Amino acid sequence: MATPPAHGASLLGRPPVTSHAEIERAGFRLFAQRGFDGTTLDAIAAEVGISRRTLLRYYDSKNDIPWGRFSETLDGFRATLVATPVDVPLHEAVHAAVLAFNRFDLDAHPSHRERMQLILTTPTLQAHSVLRYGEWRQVIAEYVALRLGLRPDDLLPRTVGQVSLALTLSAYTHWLDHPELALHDLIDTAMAGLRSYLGSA
Amino acid sequence: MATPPAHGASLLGRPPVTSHAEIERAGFRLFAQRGFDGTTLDAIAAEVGISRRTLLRYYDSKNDIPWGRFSETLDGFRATLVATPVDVPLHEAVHAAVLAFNRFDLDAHPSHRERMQLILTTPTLQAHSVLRYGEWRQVIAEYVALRLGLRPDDLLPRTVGQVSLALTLSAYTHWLDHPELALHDLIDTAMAGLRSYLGSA
DNA sequence: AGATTAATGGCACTGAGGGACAAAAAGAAG
DNA sequence: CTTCTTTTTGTCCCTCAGTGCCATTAATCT
Repeated sequence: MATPPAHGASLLGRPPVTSHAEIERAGFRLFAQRGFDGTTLDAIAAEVGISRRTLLRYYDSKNDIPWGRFSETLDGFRATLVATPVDVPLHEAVHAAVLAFNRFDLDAHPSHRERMQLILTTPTLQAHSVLRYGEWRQVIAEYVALRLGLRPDDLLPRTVGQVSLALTLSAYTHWLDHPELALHDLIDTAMAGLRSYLGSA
Repeated sequence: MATPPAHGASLLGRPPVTSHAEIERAGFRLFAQRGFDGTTLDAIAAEVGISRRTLLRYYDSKNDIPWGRFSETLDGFRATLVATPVDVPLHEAVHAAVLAFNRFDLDAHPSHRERMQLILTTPTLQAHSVLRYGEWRQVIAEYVALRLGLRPDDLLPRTVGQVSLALTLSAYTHWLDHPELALHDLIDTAMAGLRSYLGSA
């Protein structure tokens, strides 16, 4: 198996010599110095003190390093949604969950800004991020489908997923340009802007 | 310069031995047979009858081949927008231009479905496409900024660009799953769905 | 001590992409 | 008709990402 460290699961076999967190720290250190594209896998491996082959068992690709353990944080996102009382209107439930998700990320990682800065300004990473965004959109689409009695691949659930991501991304982009503003306020503002844009009939 | 064929511009120097269109046809022929990831640049070059190095002078990367001359079609998109009378409400102007842009694409290339199928279902291409979508969003953001007296990198113009793309992409995805439906109807339906989603307060 | 399990690291390979430079193929100038 | 200029092409060579294979290492379990 290509399965890397089981992460504390099994106590059997040779113990891992490093961790995702350590690799991430080393990566960001180098990215800050030489930029993302200017940093080779060999350089990161050397910084951590492991071989390139091992590095690629912790992360499937160089592009995955800045994203960290994103897939795992989606579990919390899902939990927030399903825990929402059903009498909360759908669009409010989704909006609140989106806010909560990003507030959590912010609190959990003080370096979240650097991470998003790197992801949103490096073309290579912008491109690769679509795959991650896809998982995020899927969570929303599944919840919308559940609430409306539709399937996740129907038009409306997918549209809500896409639009929620659109709002979040424009808020993030603006947030990077304006460090003094609060991300959750910007998500609200983006939503309000969309409403007024659509409502100006 | 890495500038490939000037495409009929100058009659000086050695004439190009091939064209973007020819490469594109050869590419799609092979992609259909072996899939996108299963097709090497060497194979495409051989199919066209040129060297790999020359192929990479026509297209910056393998990922760019399915997109064809997309950047050029954006000029028409821009033209449609600026030609819109200013008394047309902004959201209608943008919506109409989005419809016109996609209707044009459809008419111009009967193989547009195959192209979009490839782009939207191949992970490698999904990722790379973000860069193209970025140019498209920028066109909308610039127009919205123009109409509202804002800058293209302000929050609302960017949000409208992001959301317009979101609607178009969910319509496209649904269109691929349901060949019997018309793309422009789906864009309308996605928009209507968003309005009802947001309006269910 | 020996067997089992799981991680590591070395090696070799494919494939994308780019830099440098000479050769080819056209028109223009003498 | 030859020479110069311009532009494209092809060859060679290099770097880097990513994968498969396999021996090695370091732990636990019996």
